[in-house]
Amino acid sequence: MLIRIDPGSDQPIYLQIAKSIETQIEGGALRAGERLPSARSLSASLGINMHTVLKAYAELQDRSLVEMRRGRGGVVVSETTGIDVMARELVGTAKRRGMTQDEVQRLIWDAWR
Amino acid sequence: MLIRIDPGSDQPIYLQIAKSIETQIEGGALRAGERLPSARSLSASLGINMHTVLKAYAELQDRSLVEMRRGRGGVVVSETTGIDVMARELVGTAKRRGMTQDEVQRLIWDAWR
DNA sequence: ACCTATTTGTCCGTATGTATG
DNA sequence: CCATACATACGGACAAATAGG
Repeated sequence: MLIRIDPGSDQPIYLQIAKSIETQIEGGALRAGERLPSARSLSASLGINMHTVLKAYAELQDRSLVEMRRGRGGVVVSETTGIDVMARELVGTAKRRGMTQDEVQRLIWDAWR
Repeated sequence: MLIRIDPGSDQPIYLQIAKSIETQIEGGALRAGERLPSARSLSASLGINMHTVLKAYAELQDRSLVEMRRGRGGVVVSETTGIDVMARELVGTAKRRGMTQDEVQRLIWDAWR
């Protein structure tokens, strides 16, 4: 787990960590099922606070890239599962707002370009 | 801004706050453009920590219900803008994973049931 | 144009709870 | 039972953006 931190960057530390891990996942260096280092160990090796690492992990969880669980830690999820969750959330809010299926499809079509 | 907190609930405080505000937005009690109370004032009136309120606000921001900015505070977003962002994020990750437009449409269709 | 107060953003530290192995 | 690890909540500090006088 190779993660570099630039304290003088304009980007916050937790985003630097999240982005670093994200690129490793997208690049194939981290594959589905692999575990992330524990927040404590990573924070200790980086010399930062544990909460900062946890915030980065939460960011990755929000994007459905990793799955966090108490007592176990974080694991990289299958590449195909994440987008399903996003689709379900999108459909859920669309339904709550009374949108039709056609309107959602048009939304997707507009967002594509 | 009427928000009740149940300390003995199984749900965390920040989710109770987020859900309470969400229902007020959905119900029309909070309309687009209205400001949320500052995290400090709300936390003081509830007798809880400011960070807990900020976490609730961040949750609402993730769902594109409110927009947070430094120095200004949080304002309720127009009801129609939120789902556009979700659609763009969905399309963005779909493109990064090399999915076609048809596959995304099928994903939406499957998620609709 | 300047200054000041307000407000969120980030980070740190600590403590407690709870699920996992 | 016990060690590990995240989840939540508290408190404090400083930075940065905003609004208003």
